Amino acid sequence: MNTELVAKAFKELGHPSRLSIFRALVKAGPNGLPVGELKQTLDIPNSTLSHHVSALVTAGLIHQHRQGTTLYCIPIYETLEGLIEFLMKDCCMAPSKEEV
Amino acid sequence: MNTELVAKAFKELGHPSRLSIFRALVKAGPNGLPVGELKQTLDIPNSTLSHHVSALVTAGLIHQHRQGTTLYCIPIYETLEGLIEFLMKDCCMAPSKEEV
DNA sequence: TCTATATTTCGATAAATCTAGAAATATAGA
DNA sequence: TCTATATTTCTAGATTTATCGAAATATAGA
Repeated sequence: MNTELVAKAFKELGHPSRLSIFRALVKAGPNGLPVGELKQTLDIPNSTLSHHVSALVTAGLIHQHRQGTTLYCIPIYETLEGLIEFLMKDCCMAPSKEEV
Repeated sequence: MNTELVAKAFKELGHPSRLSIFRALVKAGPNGLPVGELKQTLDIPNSTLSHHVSALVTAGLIHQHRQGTTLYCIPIYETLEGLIEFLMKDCCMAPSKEEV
């Protein structure tokens, strides 16, 4: 994950509502949650929530999967791991084996 | 670190220039780097850089320390660790021991 | 004090983001 | 097909952010 991608992901996580959405999905596990359930839980109007969700999709943080009329939002763990890696890189102040 | 603080930090990291600044500082280690060196390295105009740096300060990601005329920017590792923790929490999909 | 270097603040513009009501679309069941 | 539920798209105003030249401020040394 390069700087651009990481910045994009952080940018989208840098909003309380979106961070809460993403967190709820990660916590929910690999099946994610329906948009409607996020709406209930977080009490965000339809259109606003929809925008936030699609921002997370664009950033590669989640994807969606339809099942009948309900649309599940599913966290993408690879991206999450990429972000963690990015933050951990060089953060340990070990004399460093050049670039990790 | 609560959601608000984490979101604020991610928001500020969610810009390529600021992410690069922070990354350079973490990589530089506990002594950080002078603003002027960031300017050289990243090739960002004075005023723009200054705004970005102060955004990072506001988010608690770095602090500054004057030494003569040069101002050192120093990463705050506690915040970085807080972010990593936040991302790792619930991300491992272990059946979970309630809230970590 | 005068000068040089380092950095911030001012000021102003362009662009992007946030928000949410209302209308539109999608899917499934009767 | 008609209806109900789920979700998105449209639209638009308010707010925030990004950018950077120019002027201001801070520190140190001569």
